[in-house]
Amino acid sequence: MVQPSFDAFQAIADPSRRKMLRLLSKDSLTINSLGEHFDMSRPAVSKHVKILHAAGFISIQDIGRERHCTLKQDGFHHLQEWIDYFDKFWVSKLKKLETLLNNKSQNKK
Amino acid sequence: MVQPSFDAFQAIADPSRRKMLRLLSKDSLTINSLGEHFDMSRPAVSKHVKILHAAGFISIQDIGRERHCTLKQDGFHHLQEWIDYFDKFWVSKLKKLETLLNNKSQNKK
DNA sequence: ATAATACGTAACTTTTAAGTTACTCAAACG
DNA sequence: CGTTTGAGTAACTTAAAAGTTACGTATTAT
Repeated sequence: MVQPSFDAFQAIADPSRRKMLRLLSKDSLTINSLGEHFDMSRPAVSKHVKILHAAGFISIQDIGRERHCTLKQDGFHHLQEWIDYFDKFWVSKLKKLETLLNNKSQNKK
Repeated sequence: MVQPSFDAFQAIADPSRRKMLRLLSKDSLTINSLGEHFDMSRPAVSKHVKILHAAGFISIQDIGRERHCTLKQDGFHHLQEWIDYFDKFWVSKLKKLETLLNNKSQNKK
């Protein structure tokens, strides 16, 4: 897994880029076929693809003059790790609450 | 869970806001105490907090003239759901590969 | 009652992101 | 070998985000 050169969080901040990832979850697509789903110029699509690639969300395979974009796990992993950190926070918060409740019920005895 | 009025993905696109969430995972903080960790004016901090709140990442409790910010799960859930969708994609991709490999080994027999 | 504190709002500036058009290049096609 | 097709780059415009200062308003402290 190569170090991403673009912030994953910023990459998915744009709705068009999120839509692109959704489309790519159905099928590998070229720049043009991807662009058919959007109301924007091809260079704009190109830019978005570049960002998604730099952030590790897609891999690109050049076949002749076409560029085939495929979903890649790296970017998603990065996000998952971030969320996992906070997940731990909730778990420990629950544990604290649990301990608190246990102590209370013990006091009643 | 109230419908968020701000896009969760955009909310965490900003590094300062992500740092704020990290800080809040350690402790509930007021606007000012939060701001101490940043090199920006207090109104700027206020704006970020507003966004995090609107996106469902924090809850705010007014105590006198202070505003206490606490981490909230809603925003994180939203993100997790999004990632989960793609997780399914990887799983099904793996299954397809598995089936493919099984068929190949059967042909050998 | 007055001063200090904690914060929000408004108006504005600056920065950055997203989009455009015009152009270029290389691969495929006839 | 000229032409079409798929895509990248450069220069620019537009729009949105992030930040600022100046000011207003409750709440707390003296």
